[in-house]
Amino acid sequence: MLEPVEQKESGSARVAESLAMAIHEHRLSPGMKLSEDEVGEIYGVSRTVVRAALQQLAHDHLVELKRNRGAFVAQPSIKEAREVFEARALLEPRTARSAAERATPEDIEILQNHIDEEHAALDAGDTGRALHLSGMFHVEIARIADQTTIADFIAQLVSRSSLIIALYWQRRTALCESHAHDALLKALARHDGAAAEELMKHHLLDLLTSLDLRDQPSVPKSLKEALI
Amino acid sequence: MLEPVEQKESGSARVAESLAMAIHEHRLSPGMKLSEDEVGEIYGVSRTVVRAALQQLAHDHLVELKRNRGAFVAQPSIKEAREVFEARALLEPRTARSAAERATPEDIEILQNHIDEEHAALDAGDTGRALHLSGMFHVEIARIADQTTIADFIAQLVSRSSLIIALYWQRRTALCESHAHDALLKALARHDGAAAEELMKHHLLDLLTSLDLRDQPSVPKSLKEALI
DNA sequence: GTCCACAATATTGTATACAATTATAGCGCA
DNA sequence: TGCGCTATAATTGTATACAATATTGTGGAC
Repeated sequence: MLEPVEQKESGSARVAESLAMAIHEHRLSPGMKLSEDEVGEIYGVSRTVVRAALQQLAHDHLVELKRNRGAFVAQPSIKEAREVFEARALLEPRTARSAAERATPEDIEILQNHIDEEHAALDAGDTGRALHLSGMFHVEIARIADQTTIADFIAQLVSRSSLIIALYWQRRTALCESHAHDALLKALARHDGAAAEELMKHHLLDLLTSLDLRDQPSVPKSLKEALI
Repeated sequence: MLEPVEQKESGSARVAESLAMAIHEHRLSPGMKLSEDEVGEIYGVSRTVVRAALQQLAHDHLVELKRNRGAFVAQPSIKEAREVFEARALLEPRTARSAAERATPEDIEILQNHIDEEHAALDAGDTGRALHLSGMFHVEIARIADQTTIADFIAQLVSRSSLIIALYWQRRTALCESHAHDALLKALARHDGAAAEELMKHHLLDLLTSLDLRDQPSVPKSLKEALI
């Protein structure tokens, strides 16, 4: 009985994961209300487990809980958007350097797959999924660096970045990301830590400057179809 | 009706805060079981709110939830201990620099009060409270830097550091911290960002090297008296 | 026609009840 | 005596019921 114990994930974890995915892929828009009854009915669980899921998402700043008013998909402010990218700027470049020093051929292959899937999703017109995969690329790098704690932080920041992009992305800059990821992958593959750190730093700056952090946003929409 | 709305904190928030404080002050030891019934009876609330509190603490890595087995005060591994301090090393020095550039006289006064309280707690022999205040000093610096997101991360890392100290602190090094905090405060007061960054960096290194991260620990104990 | 007060409705916050899983103790057997 | 099995007890996972709060709709006064 020495198997890895595989914690069969609880109902709330499943609901939280599904809602998070929907937010990452922009099927749930910032500001949308997540009624406990409604969500519970969709997933066929009671409000108890929905509440647990919503609390978990609230802790990740993906939803905002307003007392006696309910849960809403978070709408990061401009200040919060800047803060998220400041935090990423502190964490990710150095982590990319560590990843470059440790990356195995298997790691490189996994990252290459991520990029390929991302391109495929883009070609299929599924920009939501492409965005999600693009974020996963960053998280995977932290995992390669063997820094679980930092990886958790980056995962949260990437999630929040997804909401920030939903709110502040200016459409004119197209899909410049992919190439940045390609260059990063190459630096990782040749264990060039300095280059990886520098590339990541500029990649994050590019991302930040591609946002329009001047005016204020909004726009909810309907719920059930977004979750199917 | 433009008052700041003061969200009267929910029951679970109160329980979580109290439990977190008990952990910070080392009144709850790593590995101790937190039975839902028992905790609920202590605070006079139902298991529903206890569960919410425990989930929140689990998300901060202060307690570990084992499926169908209950909640336990977390026992960070040696690897996790190193990771926590690596993350702090990435976040805190730069944040201290920002804080030095922004600190107002009021901020300095608040920090000075923290230090004074910390010394008072030490003189009163309340090392648990002293340790908690020592951690709050770090969080306060992030708040001064006006980086809420990073401050949240640092708060979590400081919490986890408290558990790490409970497990791996080697008693022979006494209370070297206080002076480091004094020096930091002086750098902040004269807006010397470079010095603040350097001092924080070395302070964290000192902290890390004062730990014994070689062998493995344990030891639970009773619960109710720890919470009064 | 607009605004305010109050009632009706809906939603969340909490407690309790039941089901599922795990831990424990007792018993039989080698 | 020691090991393993079973039955019991204890604890957590989930669902439901009730209480508290916020939102919405209605009616009336100005």
